[in-house]
Order: sequence, then C-alpha cells, then structure tokens
Amino acid sequence: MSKERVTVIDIAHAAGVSKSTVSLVLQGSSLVNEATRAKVNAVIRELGYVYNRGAANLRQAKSKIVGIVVNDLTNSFFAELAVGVDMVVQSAGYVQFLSNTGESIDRQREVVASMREHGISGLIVSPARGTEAADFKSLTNAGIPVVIVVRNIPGAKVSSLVSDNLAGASAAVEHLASLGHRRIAFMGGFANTAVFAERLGGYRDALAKAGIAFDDDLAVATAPSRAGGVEAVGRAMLLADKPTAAVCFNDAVAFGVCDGLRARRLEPGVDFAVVGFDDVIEAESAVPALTTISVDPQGMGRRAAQLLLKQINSGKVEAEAIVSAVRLVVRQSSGAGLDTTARRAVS
Amino acid sequence: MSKERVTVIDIAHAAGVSKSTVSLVLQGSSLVNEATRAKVNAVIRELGYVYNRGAANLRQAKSKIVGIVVNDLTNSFFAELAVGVDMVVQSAGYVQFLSNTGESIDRQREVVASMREHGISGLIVSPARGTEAADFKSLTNAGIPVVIVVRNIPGAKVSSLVSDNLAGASAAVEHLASLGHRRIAFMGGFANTAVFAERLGGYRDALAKAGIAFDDDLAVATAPSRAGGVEAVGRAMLLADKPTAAVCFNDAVAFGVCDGLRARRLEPGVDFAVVGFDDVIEAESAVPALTTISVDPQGMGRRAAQLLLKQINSGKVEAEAIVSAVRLVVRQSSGAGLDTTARRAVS
DNA sequence: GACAAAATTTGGAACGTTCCAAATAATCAT
DNA sequence: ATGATTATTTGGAACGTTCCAAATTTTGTC
Repeated sequence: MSKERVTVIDIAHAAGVSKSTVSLVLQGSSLVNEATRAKVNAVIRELGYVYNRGAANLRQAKSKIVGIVVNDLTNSFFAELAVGVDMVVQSAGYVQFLSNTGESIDRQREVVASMREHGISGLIVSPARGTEAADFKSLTNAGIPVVIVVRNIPGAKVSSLVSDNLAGASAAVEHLASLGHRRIAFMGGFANTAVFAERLGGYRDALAKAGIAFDDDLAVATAPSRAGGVEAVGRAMLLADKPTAAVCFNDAVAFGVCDGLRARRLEPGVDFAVVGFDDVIEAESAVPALTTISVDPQGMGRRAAQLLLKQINSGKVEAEAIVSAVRLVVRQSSGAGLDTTARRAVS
Repeated sequence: MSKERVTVIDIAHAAGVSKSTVSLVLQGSSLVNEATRAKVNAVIRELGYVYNRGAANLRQAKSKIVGIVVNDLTNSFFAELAVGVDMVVQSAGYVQFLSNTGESIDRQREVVASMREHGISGLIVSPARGTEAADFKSLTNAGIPVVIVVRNIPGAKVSSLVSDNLAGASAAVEHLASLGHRRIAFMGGFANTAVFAERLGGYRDALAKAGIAFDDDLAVATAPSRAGGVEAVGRAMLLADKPTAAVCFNDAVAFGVCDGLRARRLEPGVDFAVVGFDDVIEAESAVPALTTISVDPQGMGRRAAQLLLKQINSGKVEAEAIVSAVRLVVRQSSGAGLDTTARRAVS
C-alpha cells in the first residue's frame, strides 16, 4: 500500500464516470444524480482518495488558507488570541499558517513573504515592534486582505482591531482613586510603542480628572513581562514618596509586581493595590485574584478572524478600524473587597 | 497595479529568455550563465513576481510545509513547544500549519485530514487525550513522517519524543526526602493519562527507595491547571496526617498549590515545600522561584522539528523513540536555601 | 577553420484539479 | 412517436510550475 497517489482520474475509471463528474461530486454540486454520487463516494472511500487542494487552488486561485503571525507566542495573551483565531478559522473550513516573529522585523518579513508564496488568502498580524505601514503594501496591492491586531500601525491602509487602551487604563485609575489612592504608579511596558502611549495617556487623563498631579517618577517603563514587573516595583519603592497602588501595563507585569511586593513582605491587595491589563486566564485563579482590564484576547482573535473571513468572501478590501471595548474586572488584588463578580462596563 | 498575476512566462518574455531558464534561475541552478541570471533576477524584482509554491508542489510533490497540532495552546508549555518548532521549521525554509485541538479528538481528526489535503510533508502532534495508534495510520501509509511529542501513544508505529517523566518525578521526591520530608504528596493531573502514570510511577519508586510507604491519600488527582492545584492543596489539607511537601504534576499545578497555601497563610518554600514539573518561563521569576523538573519545552519543540525534518529529507520513515533527559532545578519553593543556580543532572 | 567537448538554453509534456461549452440521456407534453 | 425541455454527463483546455531530452551556443584544440 502507498505507492502511487490516487487521483480523480483513478476514481473516475473505477466508478465508470468521467473525471468531471467526480469533480462535481467533490464539490457537492447538485447537478449530479443521486445514484452516481453515491457510487463515486463509495469508490472514493474504497480507494482512500485524498483531495489535492494544491491542484485545486492552482485552477481556482482562492485558497482556504490564512496566515497569522504574532510577535510573541510565548506570551499567553497572544497564545489565546491565536486560539481564538484558530477556532473560527477552523470551523470555516480554513487552515492557518502560524508563525512567531519574536519581535524580529526580519523574521516577520520572511514569514509574510513565505506565506504569500504559499498562497494565503488573508493575513492576521500582530506586528513586531517597528513594523511600518509599507510592510503590507505588497499584500494589499495583490488584493489580499490584512487585519492588524493589538498594535495599530499608523498610516497603514489595512483593517485593524485594537482594544480601547485609553478607556481601560482610565478606568483602572478611576477605580483606584475611588478607593482613596493618591499615589498611583504606572508600571511596565516599553515606552516607544503605541500601546504604551495609549495606556499611559488613559492613565494621565484619569489622573487629571481625579485632580491628581502627574508625577514622572511614578511612570516606570520596563519590559512588559513578569520580570519587568519585579523590576518596576523595585524601582518605584526606591522613591521617597512611595506609591500605594499601581496600574500595570499588562497582567504579566502585574504578576511580577505582586511577586516583587511579596519579596518585600508587602501583601498585594492589602498593603498595596495592583491592577493589571488583559485579563489572561490565570488572572482569575491567581492568589490574590487579579483586578484587571478584561480585553478577552480569545474573543479578539475570534473577531479578527471573522473580520478577515468577511473581507475574503466579499472580495472588496475595504479597511475597517475597530476598537474593541474593554471592561474593568474587580477582584482581590486592588483591595476592593472580596466580591469577585463585581464588574463595570467601561467603553 | 495588481490586476493579473505575474508568472514565470511574463518574466521570460520580459527578460528575453525561455520559461525554463527562469525556472532554473528560481531554483538557483548553477547551469545558468551569470549574466542571464542577473538579468532575470532584475526583471523578477522589477515586475514584482511572487513565486507560486502551489504550482511547484503540484509538479514536484514535496511541499516545504509541515503541520503541528497541539492539544492546548493556551497552556504555556505547549505554546513554548510550538515556538521551538517554529524556530527550526522557519529557518529550514519551511512554513507550518498550526492547529489547536483543545483535547477534542474530532477536531484533531479534522485538522489532520485538512492538513493532509493541503499537502504537508510531515506532522508533529501532541495528541489529544484518547488518541489511538490507528489515527495516524493513513499518514504513515502515505509515507508522511509523524512525530508524536509529550504524550506517547502505545503501539503507534511513529516516532516519539517524550520527556523522562519517571526519572523526573523520582528526582523530585529524592530531593524532598533529602531535605527531611516524609509526608510527600503527589498533586494534580488526570489519572487516566500515560504521563500521569509515568510521573506517579517515578514518585512511588523514589518513595520506596527512600523507605517511605506509599499513602493513597497523598496522591490527589485534579485538573492539570492552576485551579487544579488550588483544589489539590485544599483536599490534601483536610487529611489528619497532613503532607509537608508536594511534587506537582506540572508547574501550573504547582503555582496553584502555592496560591492555595498562601490562602491558608502558609508560605510556600518555608512552611511547605513544593516542586513543579516542566520549568515554564514563569517558574524562574515567580516568588518564590519554583523548584521544578526542567523539561525545556522549547528545546523539545526544536528537537521534534529537527527529527521531523531529518525524516522528511531522508525519505525513509523509520520510527525513532526518544526520551528526553530532564533535570532538577532547585529554587526557593522547596525550601532548599537560596542558591538559585544549583542544578543536578538526572537522566 | 573544422571538429569535439563543454556550457547554456529551450520546447513540450507532465502534475491534479476546475471550468466551459457542448454532448447525451431522461422526462414531458402533445 | 416526436419535438421540446430539463437533467446529467463529458471531453478538452486551462492554472503555474518543473523536468526531460534535445537543440543551440560557446569554448577549446589542432
């Protein structure tokens, strides 16, 4: 077994029909007679035929393949985003190329080019830092829809789906202020990214609205990781006028901040309030459970995929910019009592 | 711009050569004259030609595409595994289909079939629970190499790459026993999986070797997640004769155990020793840093990919079973002092 | 300048599908 | 039965590449 590939012609011979008829059956056409359809299907099973999509694509030039490239799959936010995409892509009968760039622009360029050669009919990308609008020009010129997620690229004429970073950070600050905090830090994140700028912007806005002066020392930028959170809390606690609360760039940073606090014998949620951003799955089961801004990465992945599929099917590539609503989820880490289910709509 | 696809024939015309010559240039053949090569390459750039791998595959039947399917991308162990695979696959000029099954056998069957139709030339799979040896028969019959990772499937005639679960759990127990613990629990994991059986086996072996009787109450099976860890510690602490240490099914469980301990005002690494399994990235930066069995998922991903590529290139599909060595990484959570770098080879 | 040898180039014929236009078969109304 | 409809089936000709065998050009030798 396993010598030659079984082809549509083999099926045709064995079933005593023409290859055209077999093709019709394959695509579930209603033109073909019920009896022949059954016969052909039987032979297909019997000979163990497997459809060759490559050949089909060659003829029809529309491929049931999409690409997804993320900047850091190691980060569970992006892993969940990918899972969300996977879900809808899969049930639409598509299959996805997935690649990780690890923030490398070069890798990103390579994998996008490679995916293009392989004939993707759409691309979802969470761009590496430093990606420029021009980097997707060639795709869009070819009429291949592109959806940018998470990080927006100013000036790119493609669809985007980002979360409402401004409103989210703003709500976090407002929440902390309402609990009486005045020295609220902003911790973590690389300063030269759009997402950072937006979240920091929301933080400043809300501070102003609460009548609290912005203090440059309280905005401590570090890597957007758990280790970065540890570092941030270390730096902030060196200040003469220490903060009593922090809104963090993301949940990973927030977990790091909790770690750093405990290393200093401070109990997060009791001695110091911390709010995260993203609401990754661990946020709920951590101790203390993390108060955070829920952006539902999996949902974002699903929506991005739906948007992409819509564009693929509708032929026209009309850029659409969606900002995804976000909500504050109050849990223990901000010290606001034990009601895990309290939630407030934000945007 | 962007009306018709630019093809090899267009290039040929524009460069004043035949399509065969263009094809030769494309594959970097040494047969073609340096001057013509330059000319052709210039035209290729000028017209913005993009190679159509689908068409090429059709002719040559070998595809520069591999598939990877994992059972839970949300789990950072698997996300890292995927990143490892991605790295070597990418630099070998391949591109990968990646799909998540979420432990669904049906999804797994579907995506594998779909990938097959798309012409993958190899598959790496971390099988969903309940996968049977027969499920990959059709792939291997067609001469497509398959590498099973993480969870072995008894009886499957394909290559596998799993970590040395027995030696790992054994080393963890030995470590705890050497610190004076006698009531050592085994926490987390679904009881009906091969990995669970192996780790529990290692636990029992080491217990016996240390002259400690196995106590059924101390083996508490739960979901292999953070929440499962919280649950496990909850159940164990109900016992009259409480444990003083635990080796956990994996790091996620271990983190949950730490959470659960803290919720009971016990400090992990001080009042109770915990050892994880996997050594995910967070293990190092958590507080307390987690003593764990390092299996280096990214490294496993890389090795799996290398093994697969080797098999793809060598044509022959000779099943190979690799068990990947594992080592104990001693950090704070087991209460063995503060030397983070202490490490011991295990298998 | 003629011949052989080496280097380079080149037309088809694949690869496995889908599509089109046209052929054939079945059904219907008269 | 007969012609008109309608339902089904069917041969090529694509799609964009690679491969083969053969043709052509260049180079080398005497």
